[in-house]
Amino acid sequence: MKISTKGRYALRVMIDLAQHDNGEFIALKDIADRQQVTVKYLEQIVSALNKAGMLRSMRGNSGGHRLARPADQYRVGEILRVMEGDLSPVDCVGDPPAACPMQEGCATVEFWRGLGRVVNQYVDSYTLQDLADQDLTERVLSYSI
Amino acid sequence: MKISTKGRYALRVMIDLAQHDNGEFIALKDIADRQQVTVKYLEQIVSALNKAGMLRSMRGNSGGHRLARPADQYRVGEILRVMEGDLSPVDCVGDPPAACPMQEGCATVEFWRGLGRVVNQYVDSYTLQDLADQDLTERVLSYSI
DNA sequence: TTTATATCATACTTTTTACGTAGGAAAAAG
DNA sequence: CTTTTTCCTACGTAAAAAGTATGATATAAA
Repeated sequence: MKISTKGRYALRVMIDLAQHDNGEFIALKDIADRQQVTVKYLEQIVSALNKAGMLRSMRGNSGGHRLARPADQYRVGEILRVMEGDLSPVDCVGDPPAACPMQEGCATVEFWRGLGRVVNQYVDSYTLQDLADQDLTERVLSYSI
Repeated sequence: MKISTKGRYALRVMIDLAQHDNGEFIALKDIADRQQVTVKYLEQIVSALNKAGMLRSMRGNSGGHRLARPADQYRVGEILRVMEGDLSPVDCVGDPPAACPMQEGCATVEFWRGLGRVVNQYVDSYTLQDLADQDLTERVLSYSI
């Protein structure tokens, strides 16, 4: 029940880009220095974020990356799901749902589905801007199962 | 962000014991047949549940296992945490919390702590009896970060 | 008291996934 | 045309997850 390092780093990269956003492209080297991760490892993560349309990238000298949209237009959940897939706790309630031999009359599937829903609602209740600003003031959600 | 098979099986074992509770000890063989898992694998899981005080076990002929308390006295979260540990999404907000070189001024730690809280509140909002009865009627929690 | 049936304890194997590294191609700017 | 950067893909290693195997120990019943 853990978020992978790729998911964690992806979020930190996006926060870093939000906090250092000045309209210019920011090189991975700079992010790597600040976040204490190798450029090579970040390349993989940023490549996935790029393909998912999360950022704009430019090659070559003075190239780099910047956010594709304003930071308050990203739900944190969107970013995490790029690296982690749907955040479902078990495969049978994932997307696509995995087949399960015990499906009929399974006493747990709806419970798991509800957990996935709760997790996704939580991570979607914050924007990238919230984290970049460290704005974690109390917020209340209600959810139903 | 997945629950392990041990966590899933542990829950199914407990539900099975709740549904077939007749005061007698129930042999792993019976559970294994119903749940389509090997006895040998279940032994490991049940051993952990037993050590955690989740059930009463009896060796020997006509031995087996039964719940240590009424099914409505188990929070589902208790059962899951036996197999999964605390259900925190990252180690730095776990119990015990792992050291992190980037601690000071980390923009994500409180976000992760909140996610762990939400997950634990959800799994603790159901009792074993709820799942055994398939009683997943809507319930609403509110949580704060 | 022997036998059959269970749990209990531990170690081992296998498979999968996570994590990180490496090498080089392609593009852009100066 | 050189430097700097992203881009692409493959590879390696280590850790964790998943499942097996062996044998000891306890209990009830024959």
